[in-house]
Amino acid sequence: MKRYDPKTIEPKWQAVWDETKLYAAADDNDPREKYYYLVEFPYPSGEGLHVGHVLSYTALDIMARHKRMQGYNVLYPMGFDEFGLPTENYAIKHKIAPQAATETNVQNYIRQLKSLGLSFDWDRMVRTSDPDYYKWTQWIFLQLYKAGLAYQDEIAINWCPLEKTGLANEEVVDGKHERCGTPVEKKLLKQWLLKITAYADRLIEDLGTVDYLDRISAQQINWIGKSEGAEIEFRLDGMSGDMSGDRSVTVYTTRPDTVFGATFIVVSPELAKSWIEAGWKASAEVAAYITKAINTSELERQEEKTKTGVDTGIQAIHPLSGKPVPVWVADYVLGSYGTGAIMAVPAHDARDNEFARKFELPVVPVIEPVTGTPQEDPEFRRSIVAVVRNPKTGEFLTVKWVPSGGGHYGFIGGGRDGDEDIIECAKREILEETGYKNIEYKSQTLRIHHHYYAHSKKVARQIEVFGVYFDLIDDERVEPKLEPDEVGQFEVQWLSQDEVEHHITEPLHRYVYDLYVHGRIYTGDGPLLQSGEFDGLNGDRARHAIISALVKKGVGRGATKYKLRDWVFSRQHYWGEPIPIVHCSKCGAVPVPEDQLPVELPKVEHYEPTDTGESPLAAITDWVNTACPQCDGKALRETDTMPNWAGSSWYYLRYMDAHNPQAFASAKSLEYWAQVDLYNGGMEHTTLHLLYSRFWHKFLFDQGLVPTSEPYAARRSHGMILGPDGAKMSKSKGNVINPDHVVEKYGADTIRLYEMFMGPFDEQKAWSEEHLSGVSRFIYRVWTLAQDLIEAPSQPIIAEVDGDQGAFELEVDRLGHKTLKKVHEDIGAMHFNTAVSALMEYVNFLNTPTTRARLLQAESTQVRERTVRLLVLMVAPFTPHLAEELWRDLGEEASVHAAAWPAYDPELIKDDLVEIAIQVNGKLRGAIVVAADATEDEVKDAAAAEPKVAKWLAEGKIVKTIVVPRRLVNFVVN
RNA sequence: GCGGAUGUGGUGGAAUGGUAGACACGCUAGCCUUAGGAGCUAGUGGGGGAAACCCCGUGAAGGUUCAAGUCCUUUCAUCCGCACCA
Repeated sequence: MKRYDPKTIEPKWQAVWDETKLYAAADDNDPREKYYYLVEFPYPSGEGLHVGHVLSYTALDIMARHKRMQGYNVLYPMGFDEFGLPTENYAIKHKIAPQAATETNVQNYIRQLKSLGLSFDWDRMVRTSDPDYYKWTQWIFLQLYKAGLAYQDEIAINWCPLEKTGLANEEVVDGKHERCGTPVEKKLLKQWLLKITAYADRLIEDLGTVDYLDRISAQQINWIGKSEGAEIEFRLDGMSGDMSGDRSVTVYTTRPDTVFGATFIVVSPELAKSWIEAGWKASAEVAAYITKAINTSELERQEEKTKTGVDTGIQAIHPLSGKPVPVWVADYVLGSYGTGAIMAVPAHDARDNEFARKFELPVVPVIEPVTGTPQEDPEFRRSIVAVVRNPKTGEFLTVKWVPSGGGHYGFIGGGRDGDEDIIECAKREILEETGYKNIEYKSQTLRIHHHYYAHSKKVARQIEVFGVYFDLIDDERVEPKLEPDEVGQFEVQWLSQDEVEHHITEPLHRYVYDLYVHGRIYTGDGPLLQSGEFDGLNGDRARHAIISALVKKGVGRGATKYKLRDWVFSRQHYWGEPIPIVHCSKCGAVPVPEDQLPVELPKVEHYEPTDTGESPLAAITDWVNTACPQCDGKALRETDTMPNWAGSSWYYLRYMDAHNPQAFASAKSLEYWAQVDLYNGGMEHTTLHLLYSRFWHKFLFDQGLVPTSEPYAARRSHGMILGPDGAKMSKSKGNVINPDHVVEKYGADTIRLYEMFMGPFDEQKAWSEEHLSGVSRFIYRVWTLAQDLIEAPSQPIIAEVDGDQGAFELEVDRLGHKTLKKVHEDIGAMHFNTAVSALMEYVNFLNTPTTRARLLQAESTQVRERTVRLLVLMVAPFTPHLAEELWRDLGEEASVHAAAWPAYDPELIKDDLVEIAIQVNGKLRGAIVVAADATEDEVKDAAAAEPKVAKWLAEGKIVKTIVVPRRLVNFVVN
């Protein structure tokens, strides 16, 4: 038999596929239905391909091959995202041109990608540092500029002191540069910005039109951070100095319904500073605080454990109540969000509460708490919840209900008549239920609204509850006086704080407890109180009513805020796309005319960034000095370059028509390929590349330049592959797996199949060479089995096996088609691990000695042939080289990857006989085999007759029988 | 704190509300042999039992259901993202 030798067959077929352009997508005249799979193109670093790339690329490779075999015109392209700082740093260090370093790395990547047998259409390769490509990146920038979406502003931006470059908000993680970990500084620089904020709403809303993984949509929504609320003006009083104009402060809140609970105002140090600049004479203490706060970085501010702040002495007049409230300055309020000032509602906001406690400011509750889940048609009741604490032991008095009464723990509770005193009611319930008579009242809660469903009585209830707190004085008890229906339903128990927190889970009781012990503050919606004419209004209705009242008085309005900031688009570096703008002393900033694009990156000697915030390009005088396109006068080129996210913001469009010199892609190609059908990439790009490219695409759509409003119909993300030690792979930990070594040792088909088999595609998982060897064995078994079956006619028959040939063939065909269905559906659902499992089961079956011997017999010639062909076709997307070799061994001239994907025969999926599980009272007691088309009664009778089952049925009377066709029978007996 | 996810054997993981643990790794025993990191056979969730078989079991506590890993409520733990964002 031919040996399985991946080292020979893999390069052989890779070369053939390459030469024949087997995987090239047809152009936009093709009548077939199109399908566009996209994986994130790599940044060609010196390290080469990562096993994570292999996971992502193989998964979509399998899907692409599967779709191609089904007759789709599949586009599965690859390219390189070449601009970026690592290459520039490498170039500086080794004194070679970034262009040359990139070229070397790209060639290495291409070699690696090809060695994995990935079916990319290499004819459409795009490279972002190719002037023919970045010409269009610059062109799109100019369109943004003309539309007013690219603008220059002198702002304090995030600056990485190590890489000496400005950063976008999205590139700052925990106050550090996401790539190099250097703490970010603020630097005032004239910057180019892109107005992504203009698209904030649509970037959220249109997520409803695409199929993204939930966590991706959620993360984008979170990042954009839209919040709806109100801006409210507070008139200021007692401000010394000569500030001009109206003296008032505008706060932003998402909770206008809590406005009557605003007991003080807090302004950010930044806002306070602007007041000083406008003439406010702050006291020395206040001024010192402001200065200190502003000079503390945001990172340090966050690390500060307790809240700091200072009273300004200014009073603000509450716009609805007319009462004065003090104005404080504190650095927990940010200058960069909202209006830079807040109304503090310490009763209903945790941060304000902390601040109020520290500085002893008043806390006024204005919302009645609501617990539980509202039900339909509730019955109304009044009640109390009594929490009794034994101060000596720290234990709490609870009752544990018997299982039929719910089985859970709770505090003492009970109904209250309309006019009954709350404390007396609580004492009465404690006495009646537990017999404890000597207790001391401590405090009680506000009215709480609780909703629940009383299962025992089958009724929905809405109750008005007061929590009442007591301390136990002594152990003296009398006999409890229980209602007849309460007798024996519960037992009294004292629980420690820890036990209470573990066992008492019912929302109302838990809230009452948390309020008492942990001082939990209520931040949810609920009916208003102490809010004048608005008392009783709830949630949105309360918010709308209060906003209307504010609008009427001219002191407020509904307002929407976002966390998303405009995209800082300038980088003070060499290795990026030059921004195609010329600065003329007469005309100002002038766009480079489109016919002069691309503005090519000049070749230079030195790439070092400067300390001045100026790009190294500024030193290349014969490039910088140019003529103004408008007045032909002396002008200077813009020396900032674009961020590395620019080229990747539209690359998927270039693949559609990769070599078009007239346009970034022709209208016809854009129309044909329309949208990426499935895009896979890393979670780390969710709020960077993915958001940026959606923004660019929407802009192009608005300009009528692309036919769809979203670039990607679906977005998925592969889970991270961890090192064998379960830690994230890193050079410093020495746990990096190099795909080259795996390919060298086991072959491309093995690493491909292993990565698919590791676990669910989108979950993180650790590399394991032991598990890999299992996959390697499987591939070896497939090879041996297939070769055996192919060579069968020339093999001596070892043993004749008796039995019905027809039944045997049916069994083989049935499992084959069941496997085919499973593999087919699992590929579509990206459940690659279970698809591989199904293939393993199938091969295990074919490999059982009797099956295998029988397949080798002369009379099995036909079934043997169709079986081996089916097997080869099914594994083709997963292990393309193995499949190709076997396919040719079967005598085929054409590639298996151009063969048609077989359709499963629905008739063969059905079994004649099915096994039925038999349960008695839900417990498995036996199983029978019946005809698949047996009637319910037949199944029932056969099940009841099964001896193992009959034994259990004899214990009582059958009161109910559930039959699930083809699955199980459940007898309910009592 | 907010948002998202995940908790199942010794390990990676399977299970449209319907026989929990497929498939694979590892382990145990045996076979075979051109001695290998090879192949084959059997076994492998826990407990009891000679066996038939019985009991328990999907982080925890409840609930719904004839039936719950799966649905609901609460809770604990871990991971990820955001974060004094009002």
